Amino acid sequence: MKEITRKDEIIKTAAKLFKEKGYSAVTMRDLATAMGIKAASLYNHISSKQEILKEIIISLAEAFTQGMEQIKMSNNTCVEKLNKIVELHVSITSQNTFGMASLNNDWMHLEEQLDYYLELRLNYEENFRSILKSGIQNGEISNKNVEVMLFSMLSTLRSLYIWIPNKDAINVKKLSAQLSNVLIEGIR
Amino acid sequence: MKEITRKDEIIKTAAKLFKEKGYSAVTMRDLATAMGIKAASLYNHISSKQEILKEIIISLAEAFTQGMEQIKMSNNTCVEKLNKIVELHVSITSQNTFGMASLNNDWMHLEEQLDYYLELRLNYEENFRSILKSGIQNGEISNKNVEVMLFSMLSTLRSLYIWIPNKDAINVKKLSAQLSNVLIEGIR
DNA sequence: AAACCTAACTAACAAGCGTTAGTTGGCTTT
DNA sequence: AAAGCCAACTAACGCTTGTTAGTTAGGTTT
Repeated sequence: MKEITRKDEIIKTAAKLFKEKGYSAVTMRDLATAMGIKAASLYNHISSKQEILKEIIISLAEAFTQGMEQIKMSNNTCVEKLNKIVELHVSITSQNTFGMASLNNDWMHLEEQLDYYLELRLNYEENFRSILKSGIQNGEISNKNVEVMLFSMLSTLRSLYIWIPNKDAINVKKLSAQLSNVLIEGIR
Repeated sequence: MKEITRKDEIIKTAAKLFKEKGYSAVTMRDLATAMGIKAASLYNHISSKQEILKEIIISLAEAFTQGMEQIKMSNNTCVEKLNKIVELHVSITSQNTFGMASLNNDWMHLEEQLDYYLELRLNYEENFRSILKSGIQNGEISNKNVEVMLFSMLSTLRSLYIWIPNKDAINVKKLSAQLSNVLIEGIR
């Protein structure tokens, strides 16, 4: 169950290239060269370029959905839930910075799975928004514009893939704590 | 000096398409169709696809550089300077959300001008970092990890192009104030 | 030894790419 | 009326794209 297949290697290499140039600018010949084989040989392992993108994005989107579901169901305070969300992003992103680039930049090139992806994303954002609203209602969070808060936090968390690889030897817990602190308490 | 040329219209239309699909996925035939003409006709106004990207990105990058230079030279407090930076981003982005998408997502497809762009960006970030550091030194800003603060603010400001078009009739001053408040004071 | 599977290969395809050359009709300036 | 310019056109170019068909060498299973 744990073995790495040739298909996995192709997907991983593809994610790396997609991060650098984007899905559309990476050709199957680019990918083959990076793998040290010919383009036609890729098709022994994958059915199409599109399938690669789907594998990268959907598995990540489902991981976020699952993580959010657990946070939602826990009986933590709202601020603690926000901390957990930050940790979820740092954790997933640090394990797959390449894939996260595709998730953020190439989702619109999904074909069959585009609607499914958008559904997952909308659901995720709605859960995020609910936590913020609850926090305002019970006084944990200050009464500011919810959309501004949601946008600000999500923007930062979604950009982690750009920033994390530059950090050497990431400590997920420590980075999450620093990030939560800045996002929640501000910088003043 | 104020007249809109055919070239300007092409660049504007291109920016719109680039935002939706990215530079690489937009063909000259796509662009021509959107303009209601044939692909070859585009070349009466522009010299290459690459030139379009350059025009979009470099003009925006230079606007940010110029704005930052003015903020840097002013004698405001550091927090006031941060407010001005937020306002700079909101202002430029609200005037050209399409172009900002290219700036953020397609800069790596610049050819001749790539190094120049990277230089401008590095310089911008360095000025931003300096303001934060000064603020910490004189006690205006809390003594947290500078890179985390810089990353968080920049991520949010760079994502504005995704978010602003969804808002109806943007009030730059008001939105900037709300955003600054969340970014600087936090959400607690 | 025979059969099978894996993972590579060569060769080729039709479609689409950015771009160039040369032309044309209409408007503006001489 | 002549000349020049603008902004479109048709036709075509050489190249690249994702993908398919058919083949082959080596390792494993029967």
